[in-house]
Amino acid sequence: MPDQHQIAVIDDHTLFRKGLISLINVFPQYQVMLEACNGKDFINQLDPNHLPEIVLMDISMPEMDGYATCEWLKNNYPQIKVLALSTMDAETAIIKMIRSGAKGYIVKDADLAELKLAFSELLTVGFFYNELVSRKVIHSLNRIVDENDQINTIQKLSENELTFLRLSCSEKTYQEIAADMFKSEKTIDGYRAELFKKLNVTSRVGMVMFAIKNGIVQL
Amino acid sequence: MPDQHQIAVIDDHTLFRKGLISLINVFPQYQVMLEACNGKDFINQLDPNHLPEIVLMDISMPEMDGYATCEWLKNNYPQIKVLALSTMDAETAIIKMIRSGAKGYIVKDADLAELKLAFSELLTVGFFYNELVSRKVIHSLNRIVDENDQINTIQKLSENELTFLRLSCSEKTYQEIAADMFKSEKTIDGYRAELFKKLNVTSRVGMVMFAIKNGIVQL
DNA sequence: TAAAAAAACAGGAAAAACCCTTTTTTTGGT
DNA sequence: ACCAAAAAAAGGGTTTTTCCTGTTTTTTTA
Repeated sequence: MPDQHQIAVIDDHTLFRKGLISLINVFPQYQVMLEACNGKDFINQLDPNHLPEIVLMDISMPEMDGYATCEWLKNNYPQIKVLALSTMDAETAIIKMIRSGAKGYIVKDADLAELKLAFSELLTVGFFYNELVSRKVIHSLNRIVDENDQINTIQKLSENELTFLRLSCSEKTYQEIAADMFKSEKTIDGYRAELFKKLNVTSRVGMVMFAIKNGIVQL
Repeated sequence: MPDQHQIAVIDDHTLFRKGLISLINVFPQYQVMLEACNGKDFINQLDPNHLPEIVLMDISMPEMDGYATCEWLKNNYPQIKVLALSTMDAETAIIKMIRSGAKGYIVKDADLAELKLAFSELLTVGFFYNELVSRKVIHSLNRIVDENDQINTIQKLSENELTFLRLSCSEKTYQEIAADMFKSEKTIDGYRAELFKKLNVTSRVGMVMFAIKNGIVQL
């Protein structure tokens, strides 16, 4: 096979990764030449003399996640096209991944035809955004102008706010959290107010759900 | 191929399902003879004259989930062996699935060898519990004796309690939830008190975390 | 069909969470 | 040392949550 396109697959779920590889290798025009279980593993294996054209990448992974890996690729090998792969169709995840430089996004319950289409679009057009993604992107762009959106905000939390946020994901009262952090209850109340603004929530439950959704705490 | 073992695969994520099937079909002794995207779809397709020996089944699915499908199989075709497949290694999920009649449990980041081992153990020994699962099972058995454990409790929730629990995973106040459910605020408070007891929590945050942890709501 | 059990509802009260404004303390930069 | 900005603390108020102890209504069951 002379001009087979080279693909890399990064996903921490072994069974899913192996299955995906087996599916892709059925296409005569594509070949999986590298597989990794997370970003770090991928970078270690990457050979500058033998780069993949497309990287099919899961978002949530241990060690080095999809966002970080995508950023790294953008800075080091911008010619490599990242196709993000996720179970979630959460708007924040999609937007954040695209911000990190992904050229396309498909969900895990897409079908084979869509995967194939995504590959060929990536190689010809340079990107692949299906309807779902386009809709989310447009929706998010509308918000970006007025309110500062979640995707950026999450990194601007101070150390104390982060600690408070983590401690809030429990049955402790704010009074108890204040004691734990050796801070006045009023200071804690200040952290709360600040986080409500930054995370765009209006209750402790909302705050906790944000923390879980964004992996700030794990269950 | 005379004595190939027949497998059914149930998973709502098309890419994962197709990949899995492609992997299994590589084994000469196994053959995927049925695929479905949820329990209902599976039951509709099931031909009593041509049953699979093993059903590889995801837990979280729309329409009819793994637990329900497993129960149905236990009642209707107990000879079919269910191998549960999940991303989560949450104790509650494993225990609940086994209670529903699953003969084995593997996580999605298992490797191919483990999948193959699981199949052959299912066919020869009749069940497959790896170390992870055994540990969880033993751990849970220890708890069952003294405290009434989560796994049982979760099934005893009434329809109203479940609806209330789901609605509580939001920024709504109990007052708003009461309006949504066309119930008095006091009734809602009754649900809350009952759930606090059943789930062994002492705050709304604890309740919400329980719901998320046990897949009662998804983020 | 009467008794028992479960579900719905209620009043009241204390604790916790939420919200707004203002003051004090700390910190970083010139 | 001084200023400006950020962090911490506080005061004082409203709303929501939590926790009692009940009554009424509906459903189940003996």
